[in-house]
Amino acid sequence: MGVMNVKTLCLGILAFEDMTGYDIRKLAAEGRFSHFCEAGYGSIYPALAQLTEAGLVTFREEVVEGKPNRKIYSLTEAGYEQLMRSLESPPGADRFKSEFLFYSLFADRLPPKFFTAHITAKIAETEEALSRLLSSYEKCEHEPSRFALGFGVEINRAALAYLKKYQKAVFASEPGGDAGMKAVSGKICCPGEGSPH
Amino acid sequence: MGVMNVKTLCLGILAFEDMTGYDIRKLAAEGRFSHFCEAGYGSIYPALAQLTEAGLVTFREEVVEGKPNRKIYSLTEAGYEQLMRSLESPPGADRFKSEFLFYSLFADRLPPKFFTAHITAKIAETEEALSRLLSSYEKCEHEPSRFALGFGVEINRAALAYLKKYQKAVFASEPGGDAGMKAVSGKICCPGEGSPH
DNA sequence: TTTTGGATGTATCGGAATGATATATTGCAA
DNA sequence: TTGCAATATATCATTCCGATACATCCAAAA
Repeated sequence: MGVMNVKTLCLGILAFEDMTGYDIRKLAAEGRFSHFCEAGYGSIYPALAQLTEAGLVTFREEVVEGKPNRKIYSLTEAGYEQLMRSLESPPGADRFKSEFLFYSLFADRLPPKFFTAHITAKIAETEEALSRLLSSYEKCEHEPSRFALGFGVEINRAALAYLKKYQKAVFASEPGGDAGMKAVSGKICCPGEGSPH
Repeated sequence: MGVMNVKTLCLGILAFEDMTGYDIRKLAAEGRFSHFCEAGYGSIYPALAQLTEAGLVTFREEVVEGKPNRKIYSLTEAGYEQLMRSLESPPGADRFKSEFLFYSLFADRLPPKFFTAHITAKIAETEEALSRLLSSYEKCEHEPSRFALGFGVEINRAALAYLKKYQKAVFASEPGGDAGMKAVSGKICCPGEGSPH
């Protein structure tokens, strides 16, 4: 269990379209897949080299004067079969890492303005992510990424609602706006209130 | 930006309570912090050794006959200060990795039953995570982890609702129950429908 | 009754990923 | 005209992950 290493990720992305390593990184780190996976050059280029060696992908070189040659990778028959076999075993558990939530554990030990600032920043960040996801979602009428995008939309909506509810509670408890995290332990109401069912 | 390595994680956990490396791993991988961070023995023990060397933590050894000695770690003054300094710089971005969502991209290229099985499993998994989080949340009336737990509760609630909505859509479109992911591209309704605002 | 498996606890090791950086060119904006 | 972002390849040290080894106790299944 847990076969989603960078190699499988490359196979998966190349199953949709031939592209360069640069493009793969862009999709995985900024594009419409970036909300559930990520990979940098440091893992993608070695992975592509290994996959080429194993005969799971090939590339054609596009000569551009001056620049290094573009290597446009594509899946081989064997690569596609390998991908399909990977997808038969059950997916590993999702993993969520949040430095922000880690920070929240210590919010009452630092000056209040630190965490309120972090909250405000996180709200902005989440709003941005949400609008990017929504615009992708609206464009992908019948594409296979629709399900994953919809998931991302809902998750970010929920996160945004929670953050705003907390922010409102803080500002209500102290009109100056700097009540800080002391409010967290008690003032915020039970989560789920107002949610469907 | 991005200081939440395993060392900082250890400092943070030890700020609440003295404990062994074993206990730290348990908290980070199974306990009430596990929904937003994780670390295994392979990173925790080396981290504790380095932190000890740097004078940021100390340990007292508890001799138990036969077994290897328990090393109970605790934060030093310098360790606490280092932690507080870390918390002043803004937290790095959250990261979510989902093998499951990756699988969803290829659901229409495999026999339908594969992905419907994965959905069912994911629903069970999410329900379990949610009930664990809820029971933790109810116990932590005035603890600093309340905010993070509440966040986890809301996120999992949203995920669960989305998954169930999809599952319902699939079963509705084919009473036999195996319509598969062809339904995903079109049948599922716009996300957010029914959510508050 | 034996033995299997889980919990506690420390620790290491190979392989994989992260994050930053180097190189090289084009083109756009300050 | 200087500087910066985008395109594109690639490497490298540090860190992290996952599995495993070792050792003991206890409870439950065989």
